[in-house]
Amino acid sequence: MAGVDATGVPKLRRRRDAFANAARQAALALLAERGYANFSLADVAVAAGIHRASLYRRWPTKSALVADAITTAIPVSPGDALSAHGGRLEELGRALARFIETPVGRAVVRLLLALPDDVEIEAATRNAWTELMGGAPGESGVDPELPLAQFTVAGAILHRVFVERQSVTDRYIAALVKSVQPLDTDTVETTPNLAVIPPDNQGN
Amino acid sequence: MAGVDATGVPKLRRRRDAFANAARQAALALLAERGYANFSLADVAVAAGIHRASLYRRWPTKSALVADAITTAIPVSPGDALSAHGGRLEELGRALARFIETPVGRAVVRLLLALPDDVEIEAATRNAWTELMGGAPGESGVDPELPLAQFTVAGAILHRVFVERQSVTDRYIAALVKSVQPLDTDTVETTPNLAVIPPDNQGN
DNA sequence: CTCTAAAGCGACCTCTTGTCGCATTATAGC
DNA sequence: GCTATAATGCGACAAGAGGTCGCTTTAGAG
Repeated sequence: MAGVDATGVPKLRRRRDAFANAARQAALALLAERGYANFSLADVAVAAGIHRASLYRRWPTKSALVADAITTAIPVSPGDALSAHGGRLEELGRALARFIETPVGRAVVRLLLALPDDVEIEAATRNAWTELMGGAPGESGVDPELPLAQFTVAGAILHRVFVERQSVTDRYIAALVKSVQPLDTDTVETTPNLAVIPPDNQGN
Repeated sequence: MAGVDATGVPKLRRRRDAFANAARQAALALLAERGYANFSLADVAVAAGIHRASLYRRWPTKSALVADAITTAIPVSPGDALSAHGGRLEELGRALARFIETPVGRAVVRLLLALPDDVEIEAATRNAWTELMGGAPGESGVDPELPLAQFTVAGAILHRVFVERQSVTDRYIAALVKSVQPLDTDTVETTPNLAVIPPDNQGN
């Protein structure tokens, strides 16, 4: 059978994948480097050695390409990023700090910050982030059961990096984690299922 | 003296200010509503009843106008927003939650998230945010002395709103604050002047 | 060697940022 | 009231980005 190579994968599909992956990789790199608003599909096309119109033939919009790139990249990387932190906050903190230094991590965080501006990348980015945090991979929304402390640590680190513009050192993480005590197990009685509690005074 | 009204303010300047304020207000409203990337200066011009080119005559770029709008708006609003939280974390949390519901607050947070994408807005937005947090008003960078706990609370709330997409209820704030204990006073010996500490292992 | 899917290619449209020159209006000084 | 002058209104323009279309070329499949 001529159309199938040794691995049993059709050559045609291999070619398609090579094309798509080049685009995804270029998009990811540019995203990490410049941020979503600061690169064009023309840049992606050049970096990937692809004609611009061909990008639009596969992905309907810039957002779609980026979302696809993130979604494709994330399931691959937890190994060298967050993986299993076993509920230990300090592990999570260190893993997060390492992760946002990687190209993919930078890209994800960039998108995370761009969330409210672009509806199309919402789902993909939030899923990726939550998955990294230990949530269920395929779910559409954020798992409301994820512990308060984990999100608090994540929020603090993002704030540290992007607002305070300070580096996330091991010493910082240690202090942060010492400050944020995991109340999840023993305080669950006083504030059970935080996100499911009926809203008390929403509008102020 | 014809060019001066009862208050002693020259009419010319009053006219100039009215023009500029209309633009700033329109920009702020659009920013809060749609986010920085999703409105154009043409929209601002229409909303403010101003010709588009006249905007460019006063502000060199869209970023400049938005930065100016934020800078102008912030010193006015702490009264109804963060004001004095007296170091109490829960007060800060509640004030933050209220603030980001106001138009100006939404605008600031939108810019805050857009920080890494637009260099021109960096200083203005970060100053505004830090000032709201209780930092010194006029300083250029973020005050490295600001307590860890405050930034942690701020980061957690931003994460809650924009990533988790959960509402910041009073109950959430209570749990968050209970979780984040202010170690500033008694732990300062073990991790003194956190941000000034020489970086230990930056690149990993 | 032909058929076909996928990619290359260039033209085109629309919107947005930013600029320019000129006409118009409102204020300032007389 | 009359005239300088500053500020704004106004329309045209260029460049770059997102997105679309029709046609050609190439590379697998049979």
